[in-house]
Amino acid sequence: MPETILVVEDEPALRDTLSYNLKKDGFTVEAVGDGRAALDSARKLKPDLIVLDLMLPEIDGFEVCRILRKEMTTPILMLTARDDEIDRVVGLEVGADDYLTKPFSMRELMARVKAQLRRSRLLREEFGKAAAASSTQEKLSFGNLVINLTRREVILNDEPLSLKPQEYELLVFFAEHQGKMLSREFILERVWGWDFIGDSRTVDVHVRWLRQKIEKDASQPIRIVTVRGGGYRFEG
Amino acid sequence: MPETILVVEDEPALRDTLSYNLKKDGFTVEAVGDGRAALDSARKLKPDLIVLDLMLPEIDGFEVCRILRKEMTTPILMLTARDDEIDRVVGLEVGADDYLTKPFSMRELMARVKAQLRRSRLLREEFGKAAAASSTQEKLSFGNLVINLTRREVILNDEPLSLKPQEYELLVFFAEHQGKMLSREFILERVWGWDFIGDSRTVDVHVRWLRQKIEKDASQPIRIVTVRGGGYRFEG
DNA sequence: TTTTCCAGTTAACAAGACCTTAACTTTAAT
DNA sequence: ATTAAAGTTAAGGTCTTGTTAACTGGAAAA
Repeated sequence: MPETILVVEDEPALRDTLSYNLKKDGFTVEAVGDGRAALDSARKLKPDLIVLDLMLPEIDGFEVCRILRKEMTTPILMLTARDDEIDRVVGLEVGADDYLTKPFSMRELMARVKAQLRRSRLLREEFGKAAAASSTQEKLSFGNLVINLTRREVILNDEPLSLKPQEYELLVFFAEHQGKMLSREFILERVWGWDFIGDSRTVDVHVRWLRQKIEKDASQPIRIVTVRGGGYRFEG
Repeated sequence: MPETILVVEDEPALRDTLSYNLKKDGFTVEAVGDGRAALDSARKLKPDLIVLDLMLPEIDGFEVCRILRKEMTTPILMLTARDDEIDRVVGLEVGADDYLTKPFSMRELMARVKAQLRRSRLLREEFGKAAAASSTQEKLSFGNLVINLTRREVILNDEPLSLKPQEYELLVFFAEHQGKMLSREFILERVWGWDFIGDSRTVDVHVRWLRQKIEKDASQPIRIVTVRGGGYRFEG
C-alpha cells in the first residue's frame, strides 16, 4: 500500500513538480491549490503527510495548519518564503512538524518527507497502532549480512558495522535491488537525489568504501560486483 | 508488447524521422504536430514515453508538459532549440525528465529514450506497480543460452558467460532480431550508433569473439550464421 | 568565535580491459 | 583460377574502473 501525500500549493508549476516527483518516488499524491480545498481533501483522504505552502488564497497556511492540528495528527511539512516566519511555523502557534524555506531543492524536500513518514510510522508502532506489517520492511538479510532498517544498523558476522550515512543509503539501495544491474546514473538519481550535479564516479568511491567493509576480500568482491560498461550489481 | 512512444513535433520532416527511427527500433509510435493533439493522444494512448518539442502551435511544449505532469508520470523528453531554455525545462518550472538541444544526433536521442524507459521500468518494478510482466522483457532464452537483461548477464549451459560490453550489446541486438538477416551497416548503426565512423569489418571481429564464446564450434557456427554478401543472421 | 573533525566529492594516476585497425589467411562464387 | 567476401589474429591506442589523496563545507567541540 503506497502512502498518501497531500500537496497544498497555489503556484501551479511548483505544485505539479512536487506532485510529479513524489509520485515518481512511489507515493500516491493529491494536489490542491487553496486552503479550503486543502481542508476538504485532508478530511476526505486522511493522508499520511501534508506538504503545505504558507501563502495560500482563501485560507492561508497558518490557519489550515491550526485547524488540521485539532482534527488529526498527520505530520505537516510547511513551505515558507522567509526565514523569519519559521519560529511561528514550528512553534506552538502553528505547530507544523517541519518546514522548508524557499527556494529548496527537490532532494531536500524528499528527504524531509521521508524523514517525517519514518518518524510517524515509528510513533504508530510504538503505540501498537496499525499493522505496519506491509509497507515497513524491518530487515534485509543476506547470509551473514543483515541490514536492520528500523535500527538503521548493519550487522556483519554478528558484529555491528560502522557505515557513513551515504554508505548506508547506498547499501540499502543495493539491497533493495538485489540481482539487478544498476547504472551509476540510476544510483545517483535514487540515492543522491534527482538534482545531484556531479560526477558519477562518486559512486565508485562509495562502492569502494562499502566493499572494504562488507567484502571478505575487497579486491575480489562477490557481493557488489562490477558490471563493466554497465554499473554494479548486488548479489546479496 | 512493444513500448509506445508519443512524438510531438510540428516540423513534419523531423517528426517523420523521429517516428521512422523509433519504429525501426521496435517501438510503437504515434506522432502529432501540435499541443492540443499531444494532450489528446497522451490521454488516450497512455504512452510509455513522450518526446516533446518546445516550440509548438496551439499550446506550446512548456504548457503541454505542465498539464501532462499533473495527469501522469510518463517520462517526458524535451527537445529545445536553445541552451538557455534548459534551466526552465528541467528545473522546477516545467519538470521534464530529460532534454536534448537541437541539433542532436539520432543516436543521442535513441540513447536518451532508452535510458528513460529503462529507468521508468526499474521504478515501476521498485514499487511493484502493474505491468512489470507485460512491457518488461526480462529474459531472452534460446535453449541453453539465456540473456538476463535485468541482471545484464548471459548464461550458457547454466554457467555465467563473461562478455565484453560491446559483445553483450551485439548479442542482445541479435537476440532481439532472431532469424533476421542483419547487414553490417545496420548492425553498426543500431549497436554502435548513428555517428560511428569506421570500418564495418569491426562487426566481423566482434562476431568472431561472440562465436568463440557461444558456439560449440566457432568455425562451424550454428547460432550466428554468415549470410554471404549480406551480413549475419542469429538463429537462436 | 575559532578550531577541529568528518563525510562527501573531486582529481589524479595506475592498471587493466576493451575496441579498432590492419595485415594476412581462408573460403566461396564466378 | 580469380577475386571478392569473410575469418582470424595481434598490436596499438583508448576508455573504464580501482584506488588513493587532496579538497570542501558543514557540524561538533573547544
